[in-house]
Amino acid sequence: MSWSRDGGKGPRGYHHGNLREALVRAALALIAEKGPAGFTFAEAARSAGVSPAAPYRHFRDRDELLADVARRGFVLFEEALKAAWNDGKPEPFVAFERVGKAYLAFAREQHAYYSAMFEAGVPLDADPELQQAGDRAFAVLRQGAETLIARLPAGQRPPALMVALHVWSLSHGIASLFGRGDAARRKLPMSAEELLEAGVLVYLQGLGLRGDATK
Amino acid sequence: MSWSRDGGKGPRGYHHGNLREALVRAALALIAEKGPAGFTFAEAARSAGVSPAAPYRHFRDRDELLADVARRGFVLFEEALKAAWNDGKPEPFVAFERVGKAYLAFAREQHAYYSAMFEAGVPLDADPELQQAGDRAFAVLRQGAETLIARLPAGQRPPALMVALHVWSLSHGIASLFGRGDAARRKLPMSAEELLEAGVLVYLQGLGLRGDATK
DNA sequence: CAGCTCATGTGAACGGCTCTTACATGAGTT
DNA sequence: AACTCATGTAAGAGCCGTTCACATGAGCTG
Repeated sequence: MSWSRDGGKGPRGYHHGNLREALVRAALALIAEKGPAGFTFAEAARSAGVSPAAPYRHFRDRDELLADVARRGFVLFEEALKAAWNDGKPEPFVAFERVGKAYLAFAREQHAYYSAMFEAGVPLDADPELQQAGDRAFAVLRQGAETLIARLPAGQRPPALMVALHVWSLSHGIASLFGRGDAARRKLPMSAEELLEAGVLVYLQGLGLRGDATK
Repeated sequence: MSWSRDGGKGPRGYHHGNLREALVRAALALIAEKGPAGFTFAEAARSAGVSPAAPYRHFRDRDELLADVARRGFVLFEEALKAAWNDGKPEPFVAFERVGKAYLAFAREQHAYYSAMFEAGVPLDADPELQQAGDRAFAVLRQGAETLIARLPAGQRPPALMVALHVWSLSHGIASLFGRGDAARRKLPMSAEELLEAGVLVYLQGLGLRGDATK
């Protein structure tokens, strides 16, 4: 990672040089520390070493910074899901389970991003790019669903969109309710990953799909 | 509904008479209007006609009011789910689907409560009563799951807790992602209700359960 | 009914936050 | 070398949460 003149501690001149990026990183750190509600524009400015008014040169307001963090989050999210799916190789069923795990892993390991994306109340339609980034992430899931149901006999294929929505909702629900290991809202007799895997397994079985490569 | 001396517009004396309740109602209205983040203690006080310091006689701070709203929400939620379940009558399968619909209906129709319960970042362990109210609501779902899997042959019964968690997560995920009809985060080709019903159907089928009363 | 007490209200104030406006700086261009 | 304009600062208005000293009056006690 590298940016023009911000990583070091050397005194900066009147101009920061990379304030926009610095603010985003500060926002992530603050969200990770105190949640999306605890994050303040002023503190991000402080932690970047500029006056409280400076951020307004780069973001219309606090919400726009939050929306930008969410947008970046969706881009990373898409990458993570795509990497997990890996074009359905070596085997779609296995790959699909991997996507589920990646969903939960992202929610846990990139919790600041996840927070901005889903818990900060950022309206999805605030920014077309945000909207599109979200759509692209979902598209990965949809692609997976499509590949999976292709195994079913033509007569009994459910709509891929519906299957993707079900899996997404289940993953999202589990991540929201039991996502963080420690700060979880409720204690569980099993890990979130196991819960999701079992749920998807049962669901796919309900569709008539089996995990083994018999079909 | 009735309270001692607050509903009317008659001038009140130095003391409000029912400030605590008035604040809760004001909070609900504000959350419904501007989301849990937009709700302010000061405005709730204003709308109850008292000074900004008055609420502190009834709640330690803003978060405690929010937590109280969430607690009341869980109580209502439990009632709604219980009514929908109706002891599994006339038929557990039908009743269980009714519970799912009730979940979504609550998220939509009581969105201010739902917001406080799940989207406001209120820590569940903030208050033991809040915790317990949440547990009681979940217990309804669990009871439903228990009754349903009792239909299965003894050898292939999954843990009721797991089934309940799956259904809860799916419901919660759908409600979070597509809950509000209008202000939904994403457009759908079907209603949230249909999506949930189909999902639960597929899931139960995966468990080996059929909707008709054959078993 | 007189007097007391204490829960519940008020007013004023502190510090912090968002956001705006007028002004300062200096990097890049001509 | 001069100019321009993106990017910074300072100051301040208005809001919020929260606290503290003080006011009020509802309900008990005698």
